[in-house]
Amino acid sequence: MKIDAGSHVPIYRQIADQIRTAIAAGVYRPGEALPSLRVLALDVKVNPNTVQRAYDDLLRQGTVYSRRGKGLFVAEQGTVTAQQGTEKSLARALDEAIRNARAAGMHANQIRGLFNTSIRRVYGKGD
Amino acid sequence: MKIDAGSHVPIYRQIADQIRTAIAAGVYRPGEALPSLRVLALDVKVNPNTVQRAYDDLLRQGTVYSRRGKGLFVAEQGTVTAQQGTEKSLARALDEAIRNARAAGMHANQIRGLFNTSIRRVYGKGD
DNA sequence: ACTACTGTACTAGCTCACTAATGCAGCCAG
DNA sequence: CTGGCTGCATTAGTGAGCTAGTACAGTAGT
Repeated sequence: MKIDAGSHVPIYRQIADQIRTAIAAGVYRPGEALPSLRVLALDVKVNPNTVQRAYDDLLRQGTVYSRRGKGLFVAEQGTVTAQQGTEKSLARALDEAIRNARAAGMHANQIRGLFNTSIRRVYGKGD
Repeated sequence: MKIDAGSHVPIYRQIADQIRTAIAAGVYRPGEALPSLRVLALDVKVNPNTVQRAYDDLLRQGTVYSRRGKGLFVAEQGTVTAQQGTEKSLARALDEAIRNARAAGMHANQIRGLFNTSIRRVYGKGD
């Protein structure tokens, strides 16, 4: 697990995102145990509560479930809900960006143009 | 000037955005005076410093210039830089959203699909 | 000069998100 | 039944961002 301490995005969110991505990618399979709060906290050099908070998102979304005294486990449909989670997060970000742009008087085609520029900048020419 | 006090976006940013939009739209022309700090502060029912902070963005970007004792005025190329400002802001938001999505393992085409959905949701079918 | 406006600078308080500290409660192997 | 692991809850501290209060400095009409 790799955490950027100097980032503006909070630690708990960085953890949550990486775990969610790992589940979506099948690194952790349904039924499989996730690293415990304290173990992961030790790894990331952070308080267990911070890790707990990271898992909270995944718990609410039903991607993982918890058993007191045993640990945290990937839910039956965890792989799917994890993927949906990332999509939902992206949709939110896009919606807000577009709404702001509209409020600032931009037209849809201008936004489309900037979007294409951005996605090429991030992904390169290919893909 | 319309301010949403219950919004999560800070007042100074709401003010700055609306002024920038107005300049970009030509409501305030180059050379023209903008509402003074105290007048605008009284209008929005907020401290003059908050308005000052809103103007700071536009000052740094060169969209407006200030003359102590006289007021604030739209710069010669204010209309252009105001438009560039909104575009830059959108580009930033899109870049971040796309970078996050990529980090979460999404492919470019998935992102394109969600973008199209979003822009239709915001602008409706037309435009 | 006086008055009434303008922008500017410094300080202070306030709120909220984030993180940590600490203790409680359940499971299980020895 | 004890030690060592698990998740959970409560409380506190810390820091950054936002807003307000107040005083200073320049312009201009009277």
